Amino acid sequence: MFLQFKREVEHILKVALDRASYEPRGQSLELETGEYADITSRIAFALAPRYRKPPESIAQDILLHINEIVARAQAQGGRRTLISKAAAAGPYINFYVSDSYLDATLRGIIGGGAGTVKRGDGMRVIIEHTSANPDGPLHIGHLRNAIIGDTLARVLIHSGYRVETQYYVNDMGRQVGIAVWGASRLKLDERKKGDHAIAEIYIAANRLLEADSSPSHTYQSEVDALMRRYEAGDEEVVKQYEEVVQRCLEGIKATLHRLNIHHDLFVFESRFVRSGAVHRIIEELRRKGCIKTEGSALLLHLDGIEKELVIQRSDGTSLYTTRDLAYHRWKSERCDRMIDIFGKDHELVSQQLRKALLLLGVKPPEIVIFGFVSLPSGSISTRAGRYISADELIEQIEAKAYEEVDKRRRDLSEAKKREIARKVGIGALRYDMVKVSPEKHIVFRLEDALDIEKKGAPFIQYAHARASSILRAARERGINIDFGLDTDSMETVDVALLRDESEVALIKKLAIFEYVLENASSELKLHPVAKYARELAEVFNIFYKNCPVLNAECALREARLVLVYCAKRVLSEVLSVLGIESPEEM
RNA sequence: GGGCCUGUGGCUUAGCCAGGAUAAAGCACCGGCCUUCUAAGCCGGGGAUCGCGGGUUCGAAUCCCGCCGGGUCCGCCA
Repeated sequence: MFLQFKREVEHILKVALDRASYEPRGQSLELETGEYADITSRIAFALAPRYRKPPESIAQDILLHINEIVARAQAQGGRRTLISKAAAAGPYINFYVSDSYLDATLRGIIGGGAGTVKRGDGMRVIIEHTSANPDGPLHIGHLRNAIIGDTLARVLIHSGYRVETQYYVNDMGRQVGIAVWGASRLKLDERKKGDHAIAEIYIAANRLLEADSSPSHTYQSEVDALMRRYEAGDEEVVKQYEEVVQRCLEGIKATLHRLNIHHDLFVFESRFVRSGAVHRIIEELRRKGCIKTEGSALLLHLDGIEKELVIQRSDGTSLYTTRDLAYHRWKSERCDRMIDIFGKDHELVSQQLRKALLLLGVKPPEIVIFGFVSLPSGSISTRAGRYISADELIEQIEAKAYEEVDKRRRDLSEAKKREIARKVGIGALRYDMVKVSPEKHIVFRLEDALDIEKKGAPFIQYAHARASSILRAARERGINIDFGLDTDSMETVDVALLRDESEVALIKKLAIFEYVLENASSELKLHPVAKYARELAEVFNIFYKNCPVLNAECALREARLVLVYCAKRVLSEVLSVLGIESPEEM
């Protein structure tokens, strides 16, 4: 309901400015939400220098007209205004919501859901995320990528976009080449989860390569040969590769599945080489005259970037960046918006990618860059075996969550406790990853992650469990609470009874969910969503403390049950946007 | 050396792009609240020269310049 209120404020403000003969240059009405009012406009500040008047007096001028418009709208009754009043506080013009705003918020949630913004309007988006090399298990760095990407996908789906998530599989890189080479001469541990088994071989293979002191670098050339044969499509080698890559990917998929993350499509980069797409890109660039040769290698000069970008090796084989160009062109033909999630180390590469795509006449992707995740002992390295695998982390965090559940709920069955621990543990992990700005560099401390944060996901899930428990108890007493299924039952409920301070605060918080989502989908920022979820839980907990539901007298009890129902619904909706499950009890 | 990111209470952060009402939260710390729907909760308290120095402005955590600290990238790797 907030977006409608905001539109109304914008409209009235524009009319009032016009009548007061002020012209807001540019379109900004300087609206903001804050602690002082439901919406505040700072337009008077912006107008002051131009009209050579103190902002306070400008605010008064505008306010006069606003009051007139609001009063007329209120008198007309019919379609009631969502604004109750406007007031000036010095230079600020404050707008406050009306009772019908509060009531309409609840009816809106019962009728259709709180956060269904139609902004996306069916536009197709492809989000590429995770895309870890299939040479070992995911570690916490990949996790940040995967969780940001998946959450972004959920935000956009909720905002009305048609989203496809893709995992770009780098099956032609040296890393995978080394893993495949390793698999051909070392014994693979069949009992281990696929990704961990491959990592073992990958690490061992790297050791062999490092230790190879033969003057001809025998091992190195074996790997090179393998890579050339793969690029050429040598059947036997392709089979070898497939075995290694698939085994690893199965393990990775299993890990992602535990985090409620899935990809719609896995795209192998090798397809772009074999289909000739990479070749066509190179030819196109050559025709455009942007290519330089150095020996038999091909280099591409990009404006503003000093270094030339190598797009083909001297031996004629392709490089990551070139394959990525082909991949992005392919993607761009299949969607309206392309979003990539990259770590900071890919920043330069992504700029090169962007410029090269523009050269080819392809619309470049929107790129979300996230900062590094390092360990207290230093940076993560799969090759050196210096990483905390995602599996290990999930295992530990679930065990820790189990301890917490067990401490509080001795009464529950073992299976129930396990289930709650899983939801709480995964929730804590996901919340942790999206609650800070992506560009922030984070040092991952396992102890901190295990110290399940009080005001993180479990806090929000707890509020949901409390709401659920009230509704459960109501149902047990034979009270009808299926407001959503049975909208008629709403007719008899007087939601106007909900005017306690903490009730109003809760309703207002419910109303801005759509606004939070809209911002998230346009800015591609997630931490405000995490913050909103926490605040919603907070106002619910205050309501819970101050307003007894089941013991309230009849009509008020009905109204409060509606509010609890709505709160539970939005809590579970925002948690689902964050990819976090909503336990019925905990 | 050059590019990009970052520096806000003891710790972790929000606010910075589009400058404005007493700098906002969480953790930790101190004190209070379970005879009413789960205390993973609620209420209260202390604690910040917003890295440093200049500048622009009626007004700067926010914009500009310089410096300092931390990170990262600059491969015929991905």
